[in-house]
Amino acid sequence: MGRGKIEIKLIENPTNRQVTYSKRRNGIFKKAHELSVLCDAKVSLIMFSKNNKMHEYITPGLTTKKIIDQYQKTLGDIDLWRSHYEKMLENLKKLKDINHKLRRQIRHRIGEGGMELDDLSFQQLRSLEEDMNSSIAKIRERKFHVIKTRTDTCRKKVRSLEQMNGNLLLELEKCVIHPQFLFHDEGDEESAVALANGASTLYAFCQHHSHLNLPHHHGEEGYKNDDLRLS
Amino acid sequence: MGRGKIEIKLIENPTNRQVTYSKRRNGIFKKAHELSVLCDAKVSLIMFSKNNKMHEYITPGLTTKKIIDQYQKTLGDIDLWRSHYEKMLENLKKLKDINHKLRRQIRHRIGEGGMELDDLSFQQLRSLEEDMNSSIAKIRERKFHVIKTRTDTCRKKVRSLEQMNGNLLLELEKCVIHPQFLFHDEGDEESAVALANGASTLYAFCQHHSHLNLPHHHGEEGYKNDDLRLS
DNA sequence: AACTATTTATAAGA
DNA sequence: TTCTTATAAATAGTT
Repeated sequence: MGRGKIEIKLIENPTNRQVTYSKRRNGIFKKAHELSVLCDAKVSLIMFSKNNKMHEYITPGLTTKKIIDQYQKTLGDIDLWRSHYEKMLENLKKLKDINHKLRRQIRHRIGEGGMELDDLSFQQLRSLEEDMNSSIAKIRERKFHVIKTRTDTCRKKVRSLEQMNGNLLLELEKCVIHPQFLFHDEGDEESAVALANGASTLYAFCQHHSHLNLPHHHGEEGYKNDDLRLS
Repeated sequence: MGRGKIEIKLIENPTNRQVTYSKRRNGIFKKAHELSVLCDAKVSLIMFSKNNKMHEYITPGLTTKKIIDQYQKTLGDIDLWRSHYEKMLENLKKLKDINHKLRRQIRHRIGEGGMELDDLSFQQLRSLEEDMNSSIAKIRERKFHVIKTRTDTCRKKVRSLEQMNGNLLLELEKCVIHPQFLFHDEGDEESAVALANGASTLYAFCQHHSHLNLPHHHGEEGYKNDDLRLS
């Protein structure tokens, strides 16, 4: 603003510089005062010219000391908060580091990513192998335990069902010997067919309902999937 | 500067106030920076908004602490100078006080200004009178000393002149007895008259010249005037 | 946050 | 330093 536009860089001519300093100093003091009044702000403006002459503006009713005190207090709080923030950052960094190491370990154990094992020494690899073996042993132990539990449970169920089955067959035999207890109304062909098929139909019924209460058996490959989920 | 002119007084509307604070804060920071660069000035600008949010600008390459230190140092110097100035003011005040008392004392002693003596107690007045009497005694003593000195000096002069006078008369008598020594050229009538008047003319001559070397005597009233000038 | 009609600041000149 | 004035910059009100 002025007769010409000026670049914002040091004014080399000392006279011009002094003149500009005076004018702009007044301008900035005016602005500072306006801000104080318009916005009820506390403003402290201290400046030293190139020849170390001091000038200051301070919001009326305040002292520069008060502002400086408040400044230092605020700065102290900022420092406190910053140190807290920095501790958090540090923790975050540690966690990321651990995370990275864990991922690396997992990759080693999986052996994935091609050359992932190349940066391990022989000793490390031996140790890793040992760990892996011990882990596998534990996994196997667990696997067998689970299988054993399952088969035992299954065997118990089978036994109880066979018992039920036997009882039902006995009941059925009673019915065949005394059919009058079975049919209430005459001319029912379906009922006749059921009677002809005998016990086999009743067995199929029992099997159908056992699906709702007992685990399935899918053979060996089924257990392999379960093992992976456990490891 | 804006769509309308605004009065420089607190903006009551909090939203407007906040907006204006932001805008003008940026403006003033920009100005502060331009001043820093254009004039190689050191600028520290600290402000707190109404809700105590702090913002600061500091000339690049400096810290607010440095500015504050320099500020306090400068202020210290100002304080030193001010204490010196205040001591001078104090001395000036003391001198004025003394001056006033002296003038008052003088007025008392002179008794001028009508009611000037009214604010003195009887004791003070008695004391003043005593002082005045003692002062007058000293003055008189001095006066008599001076008079004595003068009259002594005068008496000596008179004696020496009478001596001279006697000698001259003797010389004159010699001339009257042998007039051929007195006249070098003939036909001088004035010289003849002088000769007729004799010693009285010669005495008058002596009296005339004594005015140049000796103090005058004007009688008693002349001494009175001299006394006033001495007191 | 962006726009713009105005006001304000100020660079250059006297 | 101060005043003037043409022009640049800031910003109040508005969207």
